[in-house]
Amino acid sequence: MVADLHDTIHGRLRGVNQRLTANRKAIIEVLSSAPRPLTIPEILASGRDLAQSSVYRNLVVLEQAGLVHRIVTNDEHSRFELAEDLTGHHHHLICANCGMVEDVPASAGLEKSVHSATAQIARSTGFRTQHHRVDLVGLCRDCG
Amino acid sequence: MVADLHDTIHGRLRGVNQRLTANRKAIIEVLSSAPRPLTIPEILASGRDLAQSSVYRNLVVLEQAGLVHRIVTNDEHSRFELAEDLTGHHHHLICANCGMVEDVPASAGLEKSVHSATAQIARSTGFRTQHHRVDLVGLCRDCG
DNA sequence: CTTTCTGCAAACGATTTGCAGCAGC
DNA sequence: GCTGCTGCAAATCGTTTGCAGAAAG
Repeated sequence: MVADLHDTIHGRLRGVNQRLTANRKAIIEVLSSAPRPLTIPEILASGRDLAQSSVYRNLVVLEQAGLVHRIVTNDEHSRFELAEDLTGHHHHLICANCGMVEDVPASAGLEKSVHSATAQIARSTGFRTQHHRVDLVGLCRDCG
Repeated sequence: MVADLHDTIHGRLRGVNQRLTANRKAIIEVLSSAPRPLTIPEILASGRDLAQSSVYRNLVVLEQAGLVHRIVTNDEHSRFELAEDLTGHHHHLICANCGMVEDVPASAGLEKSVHSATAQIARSTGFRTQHHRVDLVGLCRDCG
């Protein structure tokens, strides 16, 4: 984990009056070294000897601190990844067969279209968009 | 409920070897008369005297038949709506504060961008997209 | 030193399931 | 009439919570 990431984490936790603990560091490290969002069983299986309840509690805290983002799919477990401002904006490929979730970078053209659609919706409905989510659902290479 | 919708429902249920029952008709009617995806408590509260377990079971069947689509949010309950080929393609506005979900029609420009991004991803990753989901998360008029 | 976090185990609550009787076709 | 659906109540399982001791600041 690079130093400035460490500082960012510490700062954001302080921002919501939370401490930087060994467990929280460990969770962030596990997430930051994964190429895709992880479920809680996957985090528990990462060999860091974390208690299940602590992982659940800490993910709530990290989410409130804006460090971690929760992705809910039709799968049995929620998935977690580092917040986009730490990793870069991306979208998700979701396999309808095996539940796999993979990150893909957002293309500039698509982003532009989404933003103009967002602006249009704000005008017509008063909805104030904070962020968006684009998921492509289909079959991954293994299941296709 | 119009006649051809009724026939479509009957046909798709037959397609997965399922019967068209009074409960299933009732659920479809409730969903088709709502302007937004409904939770199971909302469906149960619709005054049609449905048993909770039957609603859960039938929504699974209707989803497999391709008649109903399940939306999972961070909210405590899943939400259900009629399949898009019965209602028209649309996206969702999700209120980060109160959990409300509202339908918005998909703009042509945005769709075009999503499709070209999809094609690009198929070429580079082998992922075969079946459909996509665009959610705008922010504050609804009431919570903003 | 004080406050917050941790781990354990028990509680919670949305969803699923077993079973006996009823309904679609 | 046979097969599959329904409703009830009990079971399941991901997630949350109470509590006493350990760690952050």
